Amino acid sequence: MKTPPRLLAPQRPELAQRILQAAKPLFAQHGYGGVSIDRIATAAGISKQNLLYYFPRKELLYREVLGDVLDVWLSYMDAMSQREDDPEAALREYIAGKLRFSFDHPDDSRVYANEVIAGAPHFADEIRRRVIPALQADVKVFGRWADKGLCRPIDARHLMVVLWSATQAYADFAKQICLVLGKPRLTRKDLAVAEAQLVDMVLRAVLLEPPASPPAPLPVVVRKRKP
Amino acid sequence: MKTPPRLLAPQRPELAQRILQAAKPLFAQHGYGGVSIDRIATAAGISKQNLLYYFPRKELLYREVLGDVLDVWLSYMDAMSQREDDPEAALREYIAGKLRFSFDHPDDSRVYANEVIAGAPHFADEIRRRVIPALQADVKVFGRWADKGLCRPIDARHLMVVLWSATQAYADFAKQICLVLGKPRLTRKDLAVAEAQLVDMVLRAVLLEPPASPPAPLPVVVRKRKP
DNA sequence: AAAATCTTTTACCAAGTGGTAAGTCTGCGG
DNA sequence: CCGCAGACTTACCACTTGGTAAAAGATTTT
Repeated sequence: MKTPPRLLAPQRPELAQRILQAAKPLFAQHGYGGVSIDRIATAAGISKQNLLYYFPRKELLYREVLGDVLDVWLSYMDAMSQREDDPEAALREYIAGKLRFSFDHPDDSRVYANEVIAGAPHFADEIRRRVIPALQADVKVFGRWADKGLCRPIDARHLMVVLWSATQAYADFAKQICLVLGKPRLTRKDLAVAEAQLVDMVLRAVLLEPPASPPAPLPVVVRKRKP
Repeated sequence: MKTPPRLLAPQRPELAQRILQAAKPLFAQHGYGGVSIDRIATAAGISKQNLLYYFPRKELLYREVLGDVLDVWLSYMDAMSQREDDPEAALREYIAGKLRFSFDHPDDSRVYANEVIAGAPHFADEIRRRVIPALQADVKVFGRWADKGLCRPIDARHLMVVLWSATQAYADFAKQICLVLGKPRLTRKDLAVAEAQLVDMVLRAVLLEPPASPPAPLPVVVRKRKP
C-alpha cells in the first residue's frame, strides 16, 4: 500500500508550507482567479512545475490555504462558549480576540472575505461544516443568557453579523480605514480604541444594565489642529 | 458652483452602458484580475473587439465601473448632513439608507469591497477625493452634536467603521449570512430585522438617553422547530 | 553498490490573455 | 451618387494560463 492521498497535513513538507505561505497574501489581494500558480511559485522561489508537484491542481492549493485560514480564524473564536456564566467577560474576550485576529492575520481575513464575496464557490461545504455550527453554538449561548435574565433578548444572529463585520473590517478594509484615519497603517493603539468603543457599544446593546457611562478613558472626538 | 463634471457620463452610448452592466457582477464576483474582457464581452452579447472599441483598455472599463459604483454608493449616504438637528432621525435614516443600498445594489457593494481589499490599487485617489471628504463631513456632524450636548462624545470615525461594515456585510457577505440564517437568500424582512437591531444598538451607544427599551417588536431569538 | 523512492527540472501543449491593425459595413448629409 | 464618419468584424500577435509527460538528480533503503 502506498502513501494514502494526504488531505490534511500531518507534518506537511517544509516546502509545501512555504508555498502556502507565499500563496496566502496573493490570494488575499487578488482572489482565486486573480493569481496564477506561476506567480505563487515565483513568490515561493521555486518553479511552477515544482509547485505542481506538491499541489497538482491550483484549486487544491487554494483549498489548502483556505483550510489553514479557517483553522486560524476559528482558533480566535472560542471565547464565547468558555464563559457561559458571564456575558460581559465573554463579549469583551470575544471582541478582543477577533480584533487581535484582524491585526495579526489580515491576509487570512482577506482570503476568507474574498471567498465569501465570490459566493463561497470553493468552500461553501466547509463553511457549513465548521463555521455555522460554531456560530450556532454562540447563538445558543445568547439564548441561555436571555433565559437566565443575564441579557436582553436580541437576535444573536444579527448581532454576530455586527461583531464579525466590524472586527474584520480592520483587516479587510484596512486601507480605507487608514485613509479615514489619515495614517499609513493601523497600529495596536488604533485597534485598542476600536475595541474599547465596540465593546462599549455591544455591552450597551446586550446587557440589561449598561456599563458605567464611559467605561474606559474614551478617546478624543476629533483631533484638534494646532492652534 | 456645480457638481464636478462627471468624466464620461454625459449620454453614454447605450452599448457602453450595457457593457458596464455586464461587467459589474463579474468584477463583483471575481475581482479585477479574475475576469477577462472576453468573458465580459460574451456576457454583454458582443465580441471582445467590439468591447475594446468602447473601452480600449481593461483598466479603463474597470475604473468606469468603479466610478458608477461610487456614484450610487454616495447617493445613499447623504442622510447625515441633512438632519443636522436630530441625531436620532439622522442615524435612523443613515442606517436604513445604507442597508437599502446593500439590498438594492449588492454587486456595487462587492465591487467596491474587492477594490478596497486589494488595497485600492486603481482607486485610492478617487476614494481620497470623494469618500474621505464625505466621511469627514459626517464626523464633524457628530462633533457638533456632542458640542451641543445632543450625543455622547464618541470617536465618530470608529463608529462609522461599524456602520459601514455592518451594513455592507449584508451585501458582501450575503452568502455567509444566508448560511447562518438557513435561507437561500436575504429578504427585505431580514434586512428590516437587521435595521431595527442595528439602529437600536447605535442609538444606545450614541444618544445620552437610550431609546425606550424595546423600540420595536423585536424578533424571536431563535426560530423554534415544529413540535 | 544497486534498487527504489522522493524531488526537481526540461520540454511541451492547447487554450486563453490583453491588445493592435486593418478592414467592412452601415447610415447620412451633400 | 459620393464621401465619410461611426460602429463593428476579421485576422492576427506575443505572452500567459493551468496542466501533462517524461527524464534527470538526489536521497534513502535494501
